Amino acid sequence: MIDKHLLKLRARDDVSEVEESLIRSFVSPATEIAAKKTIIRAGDRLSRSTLLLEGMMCRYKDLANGSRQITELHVAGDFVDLHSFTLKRLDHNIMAMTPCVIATVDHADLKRMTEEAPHLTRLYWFTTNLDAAVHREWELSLGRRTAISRTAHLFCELQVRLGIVGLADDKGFDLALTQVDLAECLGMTPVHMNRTLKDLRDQDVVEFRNRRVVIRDLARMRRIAEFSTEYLYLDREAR
Amino acid sequence: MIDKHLLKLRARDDVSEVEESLIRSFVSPATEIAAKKTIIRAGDRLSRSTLLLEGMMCRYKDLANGSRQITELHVAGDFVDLHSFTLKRLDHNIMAMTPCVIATVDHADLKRMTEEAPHLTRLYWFTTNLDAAVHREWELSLGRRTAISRTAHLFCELQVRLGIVGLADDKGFDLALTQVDLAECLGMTPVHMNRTLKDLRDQDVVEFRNRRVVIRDLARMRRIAEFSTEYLYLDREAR
DNA sequence: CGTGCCCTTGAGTACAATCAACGTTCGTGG
DNA sequence: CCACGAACGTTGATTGTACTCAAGGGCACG
Repeated sequence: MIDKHLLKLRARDDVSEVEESLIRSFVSPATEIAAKKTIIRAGDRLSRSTLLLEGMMCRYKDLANGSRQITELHVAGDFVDLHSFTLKRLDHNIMAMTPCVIATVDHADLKRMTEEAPHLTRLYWFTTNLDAAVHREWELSLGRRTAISRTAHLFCELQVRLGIVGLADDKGFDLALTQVDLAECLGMTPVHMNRTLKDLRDQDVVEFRNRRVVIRDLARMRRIAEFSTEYLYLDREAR
Repeated sequence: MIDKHLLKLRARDDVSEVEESLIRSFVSPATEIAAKKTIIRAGDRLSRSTLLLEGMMCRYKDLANGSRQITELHVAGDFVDLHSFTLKRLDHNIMAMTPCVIATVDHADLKRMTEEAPHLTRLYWFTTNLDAAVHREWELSLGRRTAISRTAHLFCELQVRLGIVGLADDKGFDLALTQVDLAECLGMTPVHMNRTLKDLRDQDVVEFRNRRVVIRDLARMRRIAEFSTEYLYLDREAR
């Protein structure tokens, strides 16, 4: 059930048997969430965090005029709101983008972890810092990359992150999002998103259709995106 | 010396006498850094973190074409790279924007903290999550706010963050940045930055001149920015 | 088999970038 | 003390990327 979560952690550090059992003892039974459901709203007081087991979720913020910015996409294995453990309430919303399976962990258990399992604490601290690193890369995309580069970059990021949990390879990956969803990640309008995807398709770099990203030329996609995996911290280190 | 840092922490949670002594025992003597100096480069392996005592620093990432995105500004009292404790190396650079005074804390001491001071650990974990919240707000700005709203928003954020450490009030604050620096925060060109500042000045909202932000109409500035302090987590909570 | 959601494309517009020139300020050395 | 240069700021003219408005097509699902 939490195997994808463990794959994500073990891509970055060792997780001992004892730690694995501790994690398992924290995790609630799995429940299902319908697509498009916002499960956490900005400002809600929270007493547990959500582990995404299957599906895709996002963090988003809205402006008064109705425009929306997705600030991060979450894939299976991600702790989507581990940061609520110290923040107590969130500054953003969390929504299921596809049908999802989740489990939860009580903040009381996490507090116990900080008192009794320092290495695991550091590892989970690390994963929230990883989310921040993704935020920074998106800031760079939104502030400085062109529409086509930004789009290629998102596909590069998802290919690596989904790859870690066995859901992507060099040929591509399933991605059950609409062009409107992508536009909300990439800070553009749906119309321009459509034209940018057409551009990438016409250049034989990558094709997004039927809820699947088909990578035609991974090297060129990465070149267009100026993609480097460094911000995803894929080295195994003692954290 | 670390009084501004304590002000920042105590704006969000209690810090006991014992914890304060522990922090003091970690912190190295202060040293000075010249303006424009990049003190940490992406990829460097790090064994200590930097506490900013006076001045302003930034985190930035560059693209191959030379364009730069500043992903966060740091004010006195901020731990500018506490996240390097778990990340081991950074995905971005850190530069002094003004002459600065810093101190450092060894990661070995922070590791001891995670083993012996769980509440302080959670509080510092919180501060890295606070940085991530700022990143998210900037993603929203870069992706969805107009140039004028984005600019007003940055001034609003700095006014609050500097206010916490006693360096800003409702009338304004000192800000020793150039228009190029601001442009690199806000994802625009220096020319457009200049015109946007002129726009805000002509509207009698806020004026940036002589390295000072003079706030003419705080309420209107916040309205233009669609600013809310929620993402800065100003409530005192048991973290 | 219609209705709604998503995708696509065209036409016109606008916000911001680019290119270019000039002004201002300030530090420094002749 | 003034001349000079460098960095920063300002403005105008032009270009271009992306937005807006609009219409129509494809496809899935009830």
